[in-house]
Amino acid sequence: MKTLEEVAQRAAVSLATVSRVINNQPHVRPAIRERVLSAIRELGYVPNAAARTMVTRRTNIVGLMLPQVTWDWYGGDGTFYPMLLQSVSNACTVNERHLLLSTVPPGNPQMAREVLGGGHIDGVIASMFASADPVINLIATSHLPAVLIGRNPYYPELSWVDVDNFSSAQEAVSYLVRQGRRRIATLMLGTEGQAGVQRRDGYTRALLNHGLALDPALLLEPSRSGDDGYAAMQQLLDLPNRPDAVFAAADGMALRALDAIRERGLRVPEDIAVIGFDDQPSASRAGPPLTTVRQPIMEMGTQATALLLRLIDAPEAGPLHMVLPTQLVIRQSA
Amino acid sequence: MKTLEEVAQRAAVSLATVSRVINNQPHVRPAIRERVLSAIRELGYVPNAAARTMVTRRTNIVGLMLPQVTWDWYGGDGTFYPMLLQSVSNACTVNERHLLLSTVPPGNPQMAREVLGGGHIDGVIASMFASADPVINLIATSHLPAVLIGRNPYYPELSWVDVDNFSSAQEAVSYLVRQGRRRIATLMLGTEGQAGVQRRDGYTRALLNHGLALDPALLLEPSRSGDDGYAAMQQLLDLPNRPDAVFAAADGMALRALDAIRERGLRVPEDIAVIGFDDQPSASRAGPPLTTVRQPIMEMGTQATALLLRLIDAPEAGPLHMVLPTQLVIRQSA
DNA sequence: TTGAAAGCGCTAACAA
DNA sequence: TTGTTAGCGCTTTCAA
Repeated sequence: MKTLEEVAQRAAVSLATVSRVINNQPHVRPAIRERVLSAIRELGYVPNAAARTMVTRRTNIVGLMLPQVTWDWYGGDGTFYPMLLQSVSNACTVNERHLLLSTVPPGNPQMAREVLGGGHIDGVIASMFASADPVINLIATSHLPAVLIGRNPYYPELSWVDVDNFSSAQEAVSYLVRQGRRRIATLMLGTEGQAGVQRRDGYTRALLNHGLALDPALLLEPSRSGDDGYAAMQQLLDLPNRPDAVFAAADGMALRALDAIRERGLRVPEDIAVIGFDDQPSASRAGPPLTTVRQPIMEMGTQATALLLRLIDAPEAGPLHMVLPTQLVIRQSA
Repeated sequence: MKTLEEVAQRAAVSLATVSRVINNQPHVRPAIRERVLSAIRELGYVPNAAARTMVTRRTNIVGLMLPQVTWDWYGGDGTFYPMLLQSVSNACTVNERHLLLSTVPPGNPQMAREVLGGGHIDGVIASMFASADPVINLIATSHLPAVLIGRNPYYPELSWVDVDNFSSAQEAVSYLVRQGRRRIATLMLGTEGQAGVQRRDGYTRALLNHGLALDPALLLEPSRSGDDGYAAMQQLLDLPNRPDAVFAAADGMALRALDAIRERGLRVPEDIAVIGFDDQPSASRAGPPLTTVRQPIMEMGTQATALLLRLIDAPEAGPLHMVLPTQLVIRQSA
């Protein structure tokens, strides 16, 4: 690997001058600047990141912590993390930052601890299922600039980007009511995270608003992976008084519900209307195409990165919060 | 941030001793080791990565370069990169390495150049569409330990992990012939990469083996993104002498082909048999469930990481090559 | 406008 | 077994 010194020698100047040229600092005569630039080009010199970091305390690396990349997300596409990752990666490239990705295995935050404490990164973006995930605590105590995807009730000092899950769910369920539905079930997310809590509460609030009865038999919480949504829908269909609509808090569950309904020979939306959440790619190709709440996933990643870069430059400006709009995409399932 | 020196002070020993403890070196009295360990724990000390890297010339970071994470891969799931990423990430965690992810925008390899030249990483895994992608050249000239996903005809000095695309395609098409198909079309991948070339050649070889005619009208190359596979299938159906089987080199294309066939009121597999490639999650949920060639994507990521770690420890051991087995998964579309 | 030199936190060679 | 010390490659005063 080439060093500053070799460049300096070749250009017949001092280390300091080469450093100035590299960092686009003033006070270098144009002729000399040119000479240095040529030397750099000829040598194929690239500054050593570690050495730079030692003195500047900057890495130009953004950390991203996820439970995983791929996921059998409620039996659906599981495109949430890939899209988030893609958008954060894009934003990093645009802003000339590198991206250090940590998928944190449950119960083993050792690598995460090292990333957070070892000066690897200038700041971190994290998206975890549970509000109480130990990784969030590590982040909070690291005092690194940080932005969460999804608000967190336990760490008000942390910045976040989120959608309004409460209102979005409320809007979706209200839409069902306006379509004449009176017995509306919900397939819930786990409530370890705020998304699950707020979508459930939005559902409840919509029923309350319209004076509809709250039937606990109509609230089901399928497990996150696998085709549990299918079994849950069957359970709903087996009810003596089956629902005429379902609000599924994830597209995967909605798709599995569609399967279960179709198998019973029931029609969607005539017999049962179905609404999903996320608008994953497969939603529009479902039979029938799924009405769903679209989350601006890519935008969340982009904005999270933007907030983080602001925090890195001005930590005292935090905590920063941003709520991005969702959109009810009406197709044919409701 | 805490430093070695603070730990040394607190434990009342020298820097060297603390360093020895951290790096699990011998020649430290157990009692002293304990004292140092306590100091580390009490201080919450984590070694500074940049400082370590400066002297050891090791980063413990693996680079991964991809065109992107999400992709509308021939109108399909596009789970290839997310799965690859997941498996590499897992393997890194298991081997106590961090992962630096670079999605390289077409025509802008600047960040990649910096990663490769700046001492950011100990080695790199890359998966590009085109064998002649400039990034591959950057990698080859960086002299960093590197492993490609997919063999490369231009850089024999590079290590790779791959499947046998030629034989896999040949096997799939031979299966169609054994099922009595005589007029077999193929929806090809782009041929800028070896996967596309070899799947096409395997298709051709199977026809040759069975003495079947090669009809250029039966070779179509849909574009990588979007629903082009749908239009391609329509084109095949419009042929005066339409095919009785289709070998699609990507599941996405196969799925779109299924759509086009269904719309014409034709039956699969009775009228036209369809085979895909990849076995993406949606393949098994298609109507009818797709017969396809399963690629061990996660295994490729795992093995690529393993090879890379070997190369990092012993660069002269390379180039290393590994061919992983595929499997023809027979479902109902053929 | 340029250069000399200190020092970032750590490891490793060498001395004790 | 433990400690002292010389750098690793760079940026950043400070002096010239």
